[in-house]
Amino acid sequence: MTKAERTRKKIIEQAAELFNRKGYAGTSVNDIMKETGLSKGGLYSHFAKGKEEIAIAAFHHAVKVVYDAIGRRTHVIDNTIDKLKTVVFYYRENIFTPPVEGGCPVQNTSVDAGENNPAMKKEVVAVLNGWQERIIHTLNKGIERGEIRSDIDKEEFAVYYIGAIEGGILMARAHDDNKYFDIMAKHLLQRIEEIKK
Amino acid sequence: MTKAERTRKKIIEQAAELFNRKGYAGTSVNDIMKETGLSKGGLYSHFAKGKEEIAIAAFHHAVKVVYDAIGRRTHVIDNTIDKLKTVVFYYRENIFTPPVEGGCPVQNTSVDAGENNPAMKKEVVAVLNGWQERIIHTLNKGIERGEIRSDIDKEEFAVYYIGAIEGGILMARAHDDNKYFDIMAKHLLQRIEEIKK
Amino acid sequence: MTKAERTRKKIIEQAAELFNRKGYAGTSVNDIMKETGLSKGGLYSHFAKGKEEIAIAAFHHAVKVVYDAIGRRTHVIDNTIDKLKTVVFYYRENIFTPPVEGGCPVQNTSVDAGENNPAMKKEVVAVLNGWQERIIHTLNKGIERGEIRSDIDKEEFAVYYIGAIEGGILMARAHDDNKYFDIMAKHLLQRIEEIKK
Amino acid sequence: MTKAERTRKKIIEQAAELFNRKGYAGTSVNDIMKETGLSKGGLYSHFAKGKEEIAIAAFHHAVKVVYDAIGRRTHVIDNTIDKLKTVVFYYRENIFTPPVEGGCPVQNTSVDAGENNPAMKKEVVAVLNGWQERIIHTLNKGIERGEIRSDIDKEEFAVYYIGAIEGGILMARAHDDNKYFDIMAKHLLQRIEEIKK
DNA sequence: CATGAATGAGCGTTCATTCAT
DNA sequence: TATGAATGAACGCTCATTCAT
Repeated sequence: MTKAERTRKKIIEQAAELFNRKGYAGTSVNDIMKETGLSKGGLYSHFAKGKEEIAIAAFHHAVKVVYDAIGRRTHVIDNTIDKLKTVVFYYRENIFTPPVEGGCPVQNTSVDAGENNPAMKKEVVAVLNGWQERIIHTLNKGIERGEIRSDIDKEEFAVYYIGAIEGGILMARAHDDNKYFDIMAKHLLQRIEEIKK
Repeated sequence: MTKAERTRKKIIEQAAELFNRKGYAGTSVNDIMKETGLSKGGLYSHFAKGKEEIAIAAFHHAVKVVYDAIGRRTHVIDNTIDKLKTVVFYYRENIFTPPVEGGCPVQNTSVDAGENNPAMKKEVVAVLNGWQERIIHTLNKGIERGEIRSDIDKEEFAVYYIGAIEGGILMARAHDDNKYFDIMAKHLLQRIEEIKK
Repeated sequence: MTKAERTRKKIIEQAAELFNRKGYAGTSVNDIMKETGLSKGGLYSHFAKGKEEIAIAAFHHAVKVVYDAIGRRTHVIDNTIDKLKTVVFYYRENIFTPPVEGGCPVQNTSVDAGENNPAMKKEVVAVLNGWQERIIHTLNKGIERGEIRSDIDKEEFAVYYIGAIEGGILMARAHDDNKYFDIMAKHLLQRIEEIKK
Repeated sequence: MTKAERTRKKIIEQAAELFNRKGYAGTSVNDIMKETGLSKGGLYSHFAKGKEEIAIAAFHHAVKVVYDAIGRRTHVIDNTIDKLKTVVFYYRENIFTPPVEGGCPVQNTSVDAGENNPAMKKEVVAVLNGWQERIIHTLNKGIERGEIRSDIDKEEFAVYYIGAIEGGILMARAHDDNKYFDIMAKHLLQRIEEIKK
């Protein structure tokens, strides 16, 4: 990794937390400067298009960090049902200690972008679709392995899976209390049991 | 209603939509000026504490608007189960035509306030608690009326109810597609059936 | 005194302290409103020309308050030398407890008006001239009474008298320490002794 | 001197005159912009803390300018008595042509800061103390050189010296007439004569 | 007389961005 | 690449003043 790449990476990492905590409008280029220790020019020589470019890169980084953190937990799990449950457990344990401070980047960015930042919203949708496909892929593998019933509506399951987790995160973080996530998780775990072969 | 009250109401109504669409940091006092047609000073003569005071009043207004819209749909429903379902139907029908443009004020404000705006977050929690209590109240009435099983965990039901709706809104609005809400709704309606006596 | 006159007087009294403490630019019409409890319209119905008109009236009032306070101390003094000394004593005792909070209105307004507010400066000069004439008048009476030497330069004495006092006030209030005034006073009292017959 | 240092110096120099003429509250950042030709952001990139930081730097500069101007006059004077007199002559000659337009920065800032701006007042007191110490230092050297009586109260002399000058400036500038300073000067010069050995 | 809603210019400050060095 | 001086628009807010009531 060249020095430039390392600097760029550092910017992205630190900006990711800022944007995730404070939102797009609430995070200033100056905040990023202070956090990274770089100068105006330094920042702009890495991200010529400015704040929005950093924000998009930061979002992708944040998503990847979460993805990797979950991956480290699930890749040692063999059974598909357990894999699906483990992700729920992971969220339950990390609602207030997420790998990127500020909560779920998808949720935050989705709400933050709203109708104002279509570019960002596209990225969010892409990530959500990727997550969904990954769940469907997992289900397919589970079906192949005979661990999952083959008659289920996979897309429907995936959407419920994501929606229940995001709803749970929203509730728990709003209340600053994990029990709200637990309730969403309980129903989701039940639903996971239902698709077991 | 005095002229001052009318002006104040107009500010709140129009600010409510702005804040709900663009968030706190993304909405400027200038935006509110343009929307209301008032001057800077005019705004501040009604809200001496400035932007945050407007935002809090606007949030409460937005919540009330949603509350009233739902109330108009549910108050003609007699049966408790139907009442609970009707709210879900209402959301399903109005995901993209909410009474306050921008989506669910609770969701938006909760995510927007995050850890940065504790004053606002308190308001959000209070509204969420109020919603929860209202559901529990409905359940209690349903139990009295013999329409709802008396052995259910009412708080748990209420939290799931809200979480599923909010998760559904999040998903549907992110994807710009109602089918995502429908999936969350399907599970929620099933859960409602389960508590039927 | 009519109600209008009483209100006008109250405005002037309270504004006098504000202007004397915070200066012309540093005192806002809102400050005066808060202090008097009056509304915008109330203020402007008494002082149609606004802030500057209030400031001029307030300055004259402040000067009169000081004049009266000193008068109450000196009118019981018979001997001219004692009269002149008593004023010095009065200042020494009241450097930090002046009848109008903020110090000497002449000094404050003179410096504050500077070259920016010629209208106000004219008022200051008139007051200074009045003070000077009053001292000269006192000296003349003292000469008549055979208490003061008749060969003195009365104007010169008066100017030194005022200058020493103002210089003393400036030093003492800057340092928040009366000893600085005492030193100026010591020289002035010596000078007063010199003109004794 | 780097470009930044040059710009900073220019801001300070031009702001010094503005603050000295119009006071702290009476000088706007916009005034400084116009005077310096810089933009808002430009100003703030040199003085991140804003107006107050500029004002303090400007005050110190103004004091230094006066100090230097006096120094240029006095450093060629050998005899201590003459040195002390020369400063008085300098003031007499420059009451209306001071090195920083607006008069004596110590006097102006002291009155302007009053009780409202304690930070600024501290600076004023420090300068006054410095001036006093410098006079005492001069007296000590004069005593060593056998030009000054060794039994004088040096602090007392210094305070009277400064107080008489400041009182004189106040009077002369209020009246727009040098004769008022002359009278104060006459007494001060007499006092200087008294400490001659 | 008095109210207080309203104006619009101005306040000090921060913004995202540019560019000579 | 990286610096940081500089821009100028925009930020939230306060100002002195006006005027319909």
